[in-house]
Amino acid sequence: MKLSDIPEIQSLPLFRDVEDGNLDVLMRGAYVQNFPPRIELITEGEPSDFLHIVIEGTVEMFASWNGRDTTMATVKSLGTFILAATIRDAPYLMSARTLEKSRLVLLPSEDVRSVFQKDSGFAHAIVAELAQCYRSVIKNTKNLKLRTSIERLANYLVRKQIGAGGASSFELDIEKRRLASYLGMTPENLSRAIKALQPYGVTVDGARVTITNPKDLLDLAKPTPLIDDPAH
Amino acid sequence: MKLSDIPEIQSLPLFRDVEDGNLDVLMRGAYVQNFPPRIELITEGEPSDFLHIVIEGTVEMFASWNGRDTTMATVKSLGTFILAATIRDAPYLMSARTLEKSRLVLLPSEDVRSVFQKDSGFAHAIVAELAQCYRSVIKNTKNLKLRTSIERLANYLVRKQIGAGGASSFELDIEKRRLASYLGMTPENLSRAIKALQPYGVTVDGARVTITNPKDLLDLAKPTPLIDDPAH
DNA sequence: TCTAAGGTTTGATAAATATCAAGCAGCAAT
DNA sequence: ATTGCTGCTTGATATTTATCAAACCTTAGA
Repeated sequence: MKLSDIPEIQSLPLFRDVEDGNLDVLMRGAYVQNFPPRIELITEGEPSDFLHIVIEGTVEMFASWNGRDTTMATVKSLGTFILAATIRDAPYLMSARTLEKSRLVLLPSEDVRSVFQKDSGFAHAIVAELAQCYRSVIKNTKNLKLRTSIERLANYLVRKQIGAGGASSFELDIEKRRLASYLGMTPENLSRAIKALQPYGVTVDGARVTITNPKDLLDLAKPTPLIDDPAH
Repeated sequence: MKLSDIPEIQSLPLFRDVEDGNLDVLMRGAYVQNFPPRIELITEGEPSDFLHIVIEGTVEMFASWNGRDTTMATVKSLGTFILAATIRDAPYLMSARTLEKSRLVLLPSEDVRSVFQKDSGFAHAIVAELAQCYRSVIKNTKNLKLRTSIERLANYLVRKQIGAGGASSFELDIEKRRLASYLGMTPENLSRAIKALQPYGVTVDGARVTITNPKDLLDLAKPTPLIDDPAH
């Protein structure tokens, strides 16, 4: 399968301004692959051979140390990962696994670096993307260090509700134990944190979240674009 | 005062490959300024008017939310900050204050962006720098989420000892309360964590750290380049 | 339909971390 | 030397978070 079969790729901000010839270079070396669920795609510490783009499905980024591990992020359709490692030709800092059946595009890191060297449109797009990623991780650090687990959960739900178009009811799109790990708590404590939000008008039944009193929740969550707005 | 008076600037990785003419553009708009201690240089949320470079002194990056605040990083001589905000023309995510008498170079963000647009050497250097910064913050997140406070302290000390050339005794270069905040704990708990490291051969007297049994400390800290090596 | 497996929830308990209050030590200005 | 300021440390206590064990759901497959 060819990259040209996937028009979405070329319309990604990362590739939109790449010259046609250089896009061909990237496309020639690219693989499109389907993976079953729960496959470990990359392992932290390994050399970064490919830039990954998720076409379909869900990929979990996670990291481990001394027998513990933690969910760092989940990447969904048309998200990319391992850009920084690819650019620096450095080892992966995180591992990645599919959570469901997923389709990915793999761009050989060497091709990415060589096009990056000669294509200024690509270089500029990479700068924009990296700056955005950097800011996201900074926001995440602020979230972790400045908020309690209940406040993190409250803000997560507020943000998800915005993502659901403001609907008072929506579905969580990841398992609770992964959400717990992402938010820096145990699954048990996520359960308790959900209970603790009941007085603020939050009900959770399975994966379905219902927010009956957004005002109370907001009052607790105190979201700020400087932590909670991914686009900011 | 002119940028040309500060030859160190031009030899920074960020500016080394900038064309001479473009370097002139950056230099013409640049300010060099001296600040007394405890001056707030920038405030989170404000538009990013300048890229900052520390020539002399120490600057603390910190962030606040809901009456709490936390130290995000300290920047010393020839470090830069606010690159990502400058590039994206987005508001600062962190505030900065001088900790001691400091001298900074301020490059107007507009100049930085305009040279970035036309100078591919500069663009490439920015990509390298941003990728490095991104990876640093990811490592910091892993440190926070995967380790207890004592483990974070142990690894901090191991890393500082390496920075001191492996000497068995060295000085902390930031106040303990800021170190505590940086490591994600209270000053009180830093005191207790230091005590908890005594059985591992660590003694702290004022700012002076002495490591009598590096092997025991390493055994506890279990450092890995994927978290602890800034260059990795 | 039944079963097994894995995720989730609950309760009891333990560990980690924060808070509060007091005392101590270093240091700069007088 | 004395004063006052600030940061550091210590002890007591409270809060937050994690761990462990068990029960409960849900769901995929036999």
